[in-house]
Amino acid sequence: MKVGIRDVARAAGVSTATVSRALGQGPVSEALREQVEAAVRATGYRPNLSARRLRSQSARTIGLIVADIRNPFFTAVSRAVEDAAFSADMRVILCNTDEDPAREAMYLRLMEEERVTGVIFAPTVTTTKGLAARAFDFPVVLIDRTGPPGAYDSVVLDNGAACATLVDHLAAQGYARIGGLFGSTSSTALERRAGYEEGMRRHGLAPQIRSVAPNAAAAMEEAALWLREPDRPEALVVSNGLILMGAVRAARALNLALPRDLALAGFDNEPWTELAEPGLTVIEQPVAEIGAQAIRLLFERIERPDQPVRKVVLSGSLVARGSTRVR
Amino acid sequence: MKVGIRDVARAAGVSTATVSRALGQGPVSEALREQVEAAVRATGYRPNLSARRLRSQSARTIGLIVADIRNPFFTAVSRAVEDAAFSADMRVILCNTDEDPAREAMYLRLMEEERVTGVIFAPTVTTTKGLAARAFDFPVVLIDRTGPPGAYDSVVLDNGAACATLVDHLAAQGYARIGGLFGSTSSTALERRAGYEEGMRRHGLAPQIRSVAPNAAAAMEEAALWLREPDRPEALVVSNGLILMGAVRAARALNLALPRDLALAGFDNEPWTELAEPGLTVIEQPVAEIGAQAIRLLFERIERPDQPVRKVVLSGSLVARGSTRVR
DNA sequence: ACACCTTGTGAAAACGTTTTCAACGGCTAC
DNA sequence: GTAGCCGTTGAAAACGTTTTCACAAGGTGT
Repeated sequence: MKVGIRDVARAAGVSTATVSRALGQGPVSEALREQVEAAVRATGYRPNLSARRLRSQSARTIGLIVADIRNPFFTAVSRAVEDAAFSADMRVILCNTDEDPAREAMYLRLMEEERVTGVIFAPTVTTTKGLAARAFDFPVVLIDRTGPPGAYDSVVLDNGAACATLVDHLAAQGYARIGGLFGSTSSTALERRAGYEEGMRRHGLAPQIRSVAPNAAAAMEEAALWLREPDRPEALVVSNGLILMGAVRAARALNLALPRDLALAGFDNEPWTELAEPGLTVIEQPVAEIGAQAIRLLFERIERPDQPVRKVVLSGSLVARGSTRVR
Repeated sequence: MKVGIRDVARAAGVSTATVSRALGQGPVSEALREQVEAAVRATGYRPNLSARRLRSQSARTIGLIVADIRNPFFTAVSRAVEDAAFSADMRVILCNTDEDPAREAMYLRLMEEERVTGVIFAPTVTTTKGLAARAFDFPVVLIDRTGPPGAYDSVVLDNGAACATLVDHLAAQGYARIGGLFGSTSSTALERRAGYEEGMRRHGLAPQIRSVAPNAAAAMEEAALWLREPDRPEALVVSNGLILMGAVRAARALNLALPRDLALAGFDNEPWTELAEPGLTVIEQPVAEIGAQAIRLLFERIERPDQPVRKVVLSGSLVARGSTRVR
C-alpha cells in the first residue's frame, strides 16, 4: 500500500538515485525522466517530506509568528507572505501568539526543532528584550515591531510620524482635549504613543495617556471608564484596530455620538471602519507591501547571511472619515 | 555547533537510546533521566522533528484547510482547533485556499507529503464532487460544509433551519418581498438557500434568488445592481459575513437607510455587525464548539478508524438587531 | 537454590530520502 | 590510437532520530 521511492525505481527500471534526480534537478536524460514520471503516476507516489528534509538538511519552510490572527492587519500580511513564499516553492507555518510571551517562546522553540529556513516575527516588548541575547540558527525578520537596535532586519511603519499626523488632523479640526489610548505589549504602540506626545507638544496641547491590553474587550472597558470622567477627552487617538473597536463600543455604550460628543481616530483601515457610522478616521498601513518586504529581506539575508542589518520603514496614509469631522 | 542526540548521549555518559527514552516516555531510571535532562540543558540540544517524524512514522500534525482566513468564522474555528491540538501535543498546519479548487488540491497533496495525522477541511463544492473518489492515508473531517454523503465525518450548522429562522423573523416583522443572496462555492450556501426557499414557501411568499462569489466586493456589486431595479426587494437574506458586508456597502452606496429602505439579515455574528448602524441581524454560529467537535471527531476516528461515519449538526442562534426592525 | 518475570540499558537496525563516489560510454583533441 | 573530459547512471553512505533486540541485574514464588 505504502509506495516509496524504491517502488518507483523498480517500476521505472532505474535506481532510486535516478528517480530522485528526475524529480529534483539532477542531470537526467530526457528519456529516463519521462519513464520516471510515468512510474510516479502509475504508482501514485508521494515523496515523504520528512525524509527529504532530513537528508537534504533544508526545510524549505518559513515560520510566520504573529501576535493575533484575529487582527486583520496580520491576516493581510500573512496572505502576502504566503503568496511570496509559495512562488519560491516554500511552505509557511503560521503561528498565533495572542501577544503571550510564553506562546512566543514555545513557537520559537518549535521553529528551531523544525529547522526552518527563516522566520518572520512580530514580537511583544517582553520577548524583544530577551531577543538581543539569543542567537538563532536561522535568519529572523521582525515585522510591525522593532527589536534590539541593529540586531535584526525589520520592516515597520513610520509609527511616530503616522500618529502625529492623526494629532495634526484632529488639531486642524479644532479639537484640543485629545486623549491617547495605546496598547501595552508592542513597541509599535510605544512609538505611536511617542508620536502622539510629540504631535501634542507641537500644538501646545497637554497629552493625556492611558495604556491597555491590545484587545477590544479591555479597550472598551478602559475607554468607558475614561469617558465617564467629568473632564473626559473630546477626541481620542488609539493605537490599533482592536482598540479602536473597543473605543467605538464604549462610545455607543455611553450614548456618545461621533463626532459630536467624541472624535475618534486610529490605525488600520479595516473593512468595518468604513461601515461603522459615521466612518472612522484611520491610518492605512501598506499591509501587502509590509509582507512582501519582509519576505524580500528574509530571502536576501538567507542568500547573504553577513550583509549589514537593514530596516525598512514604510509610510501610512491618512484616511479621513466622519469620526473626526469638525463639530 | 550543531548538537545532536549523540552529543547529548556523550555528555550524559549514556547511549542515544537512553536519551531518546528519557525525552520520550520509554522506561528510564530517575537518576539517568535527570542526568540526561542536565545534558540537554548543557548542550542546548533541540530534537530534529524531521528525523523524529521519519523514524517514528508519526507526524503528530493535523492539517486545517479553510476557505478564507479573512473570514472571522474560520479564524475563530482555527483558534479552537489549535488550542485543542496543542493540548494533545500536536501541531497544526493552517492552509488558506481562498475558495480556489486548485489551491485545495495543492494543499491536499501537501498534506499527503507531510504524512499528517489527520485533516480538517472546509471544501468548495467543486472539490466535494471529486472527494468521493479519493482515498486518503489519513482521516479527514469536513467542517462547515458537507461532502459526499456518508463518506466523511463532518460537523456543520443546521443551515436550512437557521436560514428559515431568518425568513420567519423577517416575515414576522412584516416584510414580504424578501430576496436571497447566496454564495456559489459552498454546500453551506446551497443549504441556506434551500432553507430560505422552504421558509418563503411556508409563508406563501415568492423566493427571489441571486448567487455571487463569497467575497465582499462581488457581493456589493451584485447587491447594488439588484437594489437599483424598480421592483427591488425590501429585505435581503444573505449567506455569510462577507456577503453581508457587501450588502451593507451597497445599501450605503445607494443611500438606502436600514431598515427603513432595506432590511438585512445574514450569518456570522462578527464584531463589526454590532457596530454597523443600526446593528445587523445575524445567525450566530457556535464557532468554538464547531472547532472542538471537529477535533474530537478527528481524534476518535484516529483511535478507531473503522467506526461508522458521523455527522454532528449544531444549531445557530438568532441575534436580532436594528437592521430587521419593523418599519 | 532454581526458574521465572520485570526493569533498565546499549548496540545496531530502521525510517525514506538525497548525495557522494566511482564507473561507464561516447566524445573531442592531440 | 590514446588520453582526457563530459554527461549519465547505480551502489552505497548519510541525515538524526526511534525502535527492536539482546542481555544483565534484581526481585519473587516455589
